[in-house]
Amino acid sequence: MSIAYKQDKFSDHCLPSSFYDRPTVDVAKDLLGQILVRRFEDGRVFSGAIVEVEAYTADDPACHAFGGKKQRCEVMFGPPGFAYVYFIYGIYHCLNVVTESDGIAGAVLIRAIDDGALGRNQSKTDGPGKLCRYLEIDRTLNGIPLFDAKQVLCIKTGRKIENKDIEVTTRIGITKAADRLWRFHVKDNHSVSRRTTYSKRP
DNA sequence: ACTACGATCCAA
DNA sequence: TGGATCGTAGTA
Repeated sequence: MSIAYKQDKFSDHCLPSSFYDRPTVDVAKDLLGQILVRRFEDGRVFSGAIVEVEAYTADDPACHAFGGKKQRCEVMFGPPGFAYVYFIYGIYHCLNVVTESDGIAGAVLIRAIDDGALGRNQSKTDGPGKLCRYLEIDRTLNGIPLFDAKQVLCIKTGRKIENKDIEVTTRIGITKAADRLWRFHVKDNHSVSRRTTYSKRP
């Protein structure tokens, strides 16, 4: 399924904070098709539909918040709708959206954005590290609200993706709770990260 | 202070 | 399939 958006094809308002104040897995699925908007210092604007996500919850051993509040993952315990950006492998940053009510940890990892690239392996946003590198997202954006259109990074309402167009798989790159089917991506989209593992599908 | 490891990516 | 690369967290 190809998702091509023009600037005028999606509404100009952000998803409200109440959108994120729900069970993490539900938010993850509903984030597919929504529009991530990045406004750069020089005025350039990038916008693209979210096409791949993963869910992480407080009772999930693979979650940074598992085992209690630490400095790195502090925002995960705060109110929903804020960005959780962390640094990993000495090189990359990853972008999450905080979910669940204030005081309950939870987040959705944004793994891929449709950047409109044509053909395979052309996308610059088909992976959590790649998309943060391309969109210049780092820890200075940790904790900013994503429901506020005035921010340099926010999420606007896009298109609802039907269940039949969503692929469900295990999460990538983790060793704990590796059997949970908490990765969701739009079927047949060229910007979905290519390291898809289907071996553990039921 | 020292050590192990990680929600990745890319070359080979 | 393995190496790069360094912040984070746990242990001493």
